[in-house]
Amino acid sequence: MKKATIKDVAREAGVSVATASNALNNPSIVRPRTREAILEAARRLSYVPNANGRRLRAKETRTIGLFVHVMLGDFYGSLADSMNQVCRANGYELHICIVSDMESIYRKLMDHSLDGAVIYWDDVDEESGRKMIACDCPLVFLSLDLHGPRTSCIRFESLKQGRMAAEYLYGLGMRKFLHMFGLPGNYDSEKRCEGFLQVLEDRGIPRDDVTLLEGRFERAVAYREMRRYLHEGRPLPDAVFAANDLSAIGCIAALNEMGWRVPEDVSVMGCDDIALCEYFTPQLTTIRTHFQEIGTRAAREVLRLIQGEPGRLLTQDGVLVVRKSCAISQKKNGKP
Amino acid sequence: MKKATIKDVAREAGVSVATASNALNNPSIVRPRTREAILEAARRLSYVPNANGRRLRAKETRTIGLFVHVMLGDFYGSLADSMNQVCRANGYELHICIVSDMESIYRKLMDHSLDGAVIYWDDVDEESGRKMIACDCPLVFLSLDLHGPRTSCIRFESLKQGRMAAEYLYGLGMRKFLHMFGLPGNYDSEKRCEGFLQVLEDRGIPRDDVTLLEGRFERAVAYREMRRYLHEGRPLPDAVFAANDLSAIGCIAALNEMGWRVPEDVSVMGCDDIALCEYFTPQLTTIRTHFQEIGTRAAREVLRLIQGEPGRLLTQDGVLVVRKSCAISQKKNGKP
DNA sequence: CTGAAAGCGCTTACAG
DNA sequence: CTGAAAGCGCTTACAG
Repeated sequence: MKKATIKDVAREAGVSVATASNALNNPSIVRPRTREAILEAARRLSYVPNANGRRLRAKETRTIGLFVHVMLGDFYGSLADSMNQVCRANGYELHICIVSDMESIYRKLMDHSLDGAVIYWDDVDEESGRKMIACDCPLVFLSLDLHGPRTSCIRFESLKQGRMAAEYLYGLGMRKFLHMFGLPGNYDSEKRCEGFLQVLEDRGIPRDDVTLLEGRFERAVAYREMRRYLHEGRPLPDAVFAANDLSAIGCIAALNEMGWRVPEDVSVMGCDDIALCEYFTPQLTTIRTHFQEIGTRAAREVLRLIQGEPGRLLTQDGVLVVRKSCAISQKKNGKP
Repeated sequence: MKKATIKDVAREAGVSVATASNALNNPSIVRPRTREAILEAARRLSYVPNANGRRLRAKETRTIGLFVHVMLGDFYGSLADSMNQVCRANGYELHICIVSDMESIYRKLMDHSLDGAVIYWDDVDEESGRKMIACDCPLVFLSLDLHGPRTSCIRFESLKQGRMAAEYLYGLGMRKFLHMFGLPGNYDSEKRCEGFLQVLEDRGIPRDDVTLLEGRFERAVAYREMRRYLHEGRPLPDAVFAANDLSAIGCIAALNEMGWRVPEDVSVMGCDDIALCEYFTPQLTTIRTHFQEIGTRAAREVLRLIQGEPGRLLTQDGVLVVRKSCAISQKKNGKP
């Protein structure tokens, strides 16, 4: 069966298309009796407006984009769900785009499909950043340092988070560290690492007593790296700080496999506070980055920019959540 | 700066819009020299076609929709990522829509935004199903029993999976069972439960020796239900079969909290085989449902329907993955 | 091989 | 309050 157009509705109701359109979008300006007749006709014909016609003419899509390179993982799922809630509540649709290159983002930003977008993307080079900002589509970058008149960014306080981790572990008496680094070039990775090292340096820990491995934020990679490290017979650290919870879990799996207990033999700490932390054994000590809130804030921020407000920089604080995966160092307690 | 339209490109290249359009979409029918001039003009003007104009006219969007009610969780993330891969590889975009009611799906199916869609939705009532099928937009339902001329469905073999779980646990010597049920009305929940009970009945297990709790596929709910059950002083089962891995993990958390060891005191088995199973302690015995493949198959199936092929029913097999969370029953070994 | 023209379905001034 | 008309940007027969 052919789908009804507004022309069909107008004919069915015996009015012009202009009036039909007004009855549907601007009900207050059409006489109640006429309006009812039109609405009734629309119902009878199962009329649903053609979104392409509407968008082409109205130059507005009431759609917000979310660009990510992958959807698997608590972080992305939360981000999408929370953004979606804010969008719906404000009469916008969320359009999630999983893309693998910046050119695709750029084209989508240019093709009039979106009124605004949130972009979560590692290492946007300067030229691409400029191009995207020049689209003059309201933009919110996550975890990146780009802003402009119609562009905001929201950053995790990753430097602080790294510092918090180091301070906590040092306070527990730890002196030999391993940091399961995230992804090179990733803003949060670099900052977490930088903050972590800063504090240890201030406390006088020799640089040789801090090992860096690259876990790429992935459980499997962290597991493999940790396993290789232990297999090489390198010294067991007092404490491990992983760039995210998933890689902390990978570390623990490798440690357990080699017969080490967490936290009795080694303390391990994550970052993010995904739901699993509480259910994992041992319950994971971590830094809660409130990543669920990022989606809410990001969506509100795009809406704000669409409203014409200027771009700005926002930050998202973290907080230490102490559970069971770190213990007071035996060494501090007097034992060797 | 104003975005260039095809008119601008045509003027810049000194040709008509028809020729400009052809150079862009149908390069072979325009003379190489002309084509080059047009492409060059498009480049100079940073021309990106207006998707709304194109879709309105061409009556084709090259976009496939995925409808889900939530994105958080390994299942949805995998589904989206794998569908996305297939879509991109075939020149389609994936448009993920997180929606909370079937009316939103229906409207989206009707508004000409999509060439086809995959719908993962619990308990679609008959009327809604009919309405959606009548949109005559190629549709693939996941985990549901709807099909038609342009509608396919892919189902997990959930009945078989429930049977496999029961057979395995019974074979281990288990005689008292607890099933952490999923979601009432959900096809897979009902079938897993049905299959599980079928086998136990065949083996002569009295119905009173099988407890059912409702975990709603959620870790937190399963944890709470299991905890309540144990707190009420009800008897510890020999084995727990949970409707998914997440709720199995919730069960284990509750059991551990009450001092019971898995698998020494109770065996626990999940379903799905999410990545975590391998890293969890104890490593989770489960039924691998190959849920990652569902996305790939679903995307291919929509593409097939768009090509004009008829709708059909597909199924996805499961396979037992034995890890560490189930052990041979002590009772079978002769101890009481 | 190229261009003039029609038209996809809609909204939006504007005239009455 | 209602309708005739223009036009958003594009593609697609069709004529030349």
